[in-house]
Amino acid sequence: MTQSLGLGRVVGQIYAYLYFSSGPRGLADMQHALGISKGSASMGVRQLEQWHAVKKVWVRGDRKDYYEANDWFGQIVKSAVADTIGKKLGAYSSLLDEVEGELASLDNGNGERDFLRGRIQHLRKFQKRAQGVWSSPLLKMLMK
Amino acid sequence: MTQSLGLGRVVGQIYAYLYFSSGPRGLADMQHALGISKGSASMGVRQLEQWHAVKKVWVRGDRKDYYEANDWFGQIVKSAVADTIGKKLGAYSSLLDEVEGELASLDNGNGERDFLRGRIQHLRKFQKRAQGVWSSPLLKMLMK
DNA sequence: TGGTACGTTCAATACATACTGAACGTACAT
DNA sequence: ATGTACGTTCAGTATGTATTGAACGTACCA
Repeated sequence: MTQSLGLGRVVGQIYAYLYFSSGPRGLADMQHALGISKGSASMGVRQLEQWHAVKKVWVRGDRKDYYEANDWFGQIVKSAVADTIGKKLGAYSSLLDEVEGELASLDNGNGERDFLRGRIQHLRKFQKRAQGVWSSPLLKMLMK
Repeated sequence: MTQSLGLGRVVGQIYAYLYFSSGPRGLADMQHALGISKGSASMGVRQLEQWHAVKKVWVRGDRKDYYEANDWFGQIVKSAVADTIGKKLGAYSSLLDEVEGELASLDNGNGERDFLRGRIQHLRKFQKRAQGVWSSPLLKMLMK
């Protein structure tokens, strides 16, 4: 599932492994159970931590890092979406500014500039709306 | 933007080209203006049509296909998201059924099966909610 | 100090996906 | 029929991205 959504295979494998485990598991466990490299386990688990999909837990008497799956999916989707999509929306906004700036120096006298400026304003109107919907109400619906 | 969202570069180029054009354009125009192949223009424009992002228009006295950008972004996003994400959610649902079916034949007597079944039910609860939110209210917010 | 047992990094590589363009199908004109 | 001007298809290839694993950093222990 994560693969087809463009989030990478390993991340999904690790989450599934932890989700269907009855207790904490370490990096070496993941490596062995899933046949992935040490590096993948390390990076994948960090990605998942950033999305609040897994949490690190301490097991006394052992200095390895152990992880457990967080099963509050709404929270996970929110973090992951905010990270993958939301971040980009911000970048697109400044791109619009940049383009409109360059547009100022174009004036070939036949009204093309006004046409282009109108198009950009139309774009910006939607961009604003999208970012607004994004920030809170849309995602709260999934969270419950 | 489409590139970084995993929708391919060409699709975004074509849409932008049409969006900032003052009239209909043909496949050859796109090819020339964007430096893309004939095949890419053909496939890209079909993708965009499927998402209601562009529409074919008739130019009398010319039997080439001409296209114009549709600028109702809400509509476009809705179609594109439904196609790329929504379709997959359905597939994931039947995967859950499949896994639960295989689970029935596992019983090692130590209660593991019950644990796994619980996890799957938890998953399914979210899956149902997600598909519900998907189908209408979420997307209507963006449409206006 | 030196040794051990970890986690992390990142250049090299494998992999999946998007793009190309030659070959093809089709509709129209002559 | 034959030629022309299109649009479409898909195997081959280019491109971008995920994964690997050896080298490295760090904390702890004896």
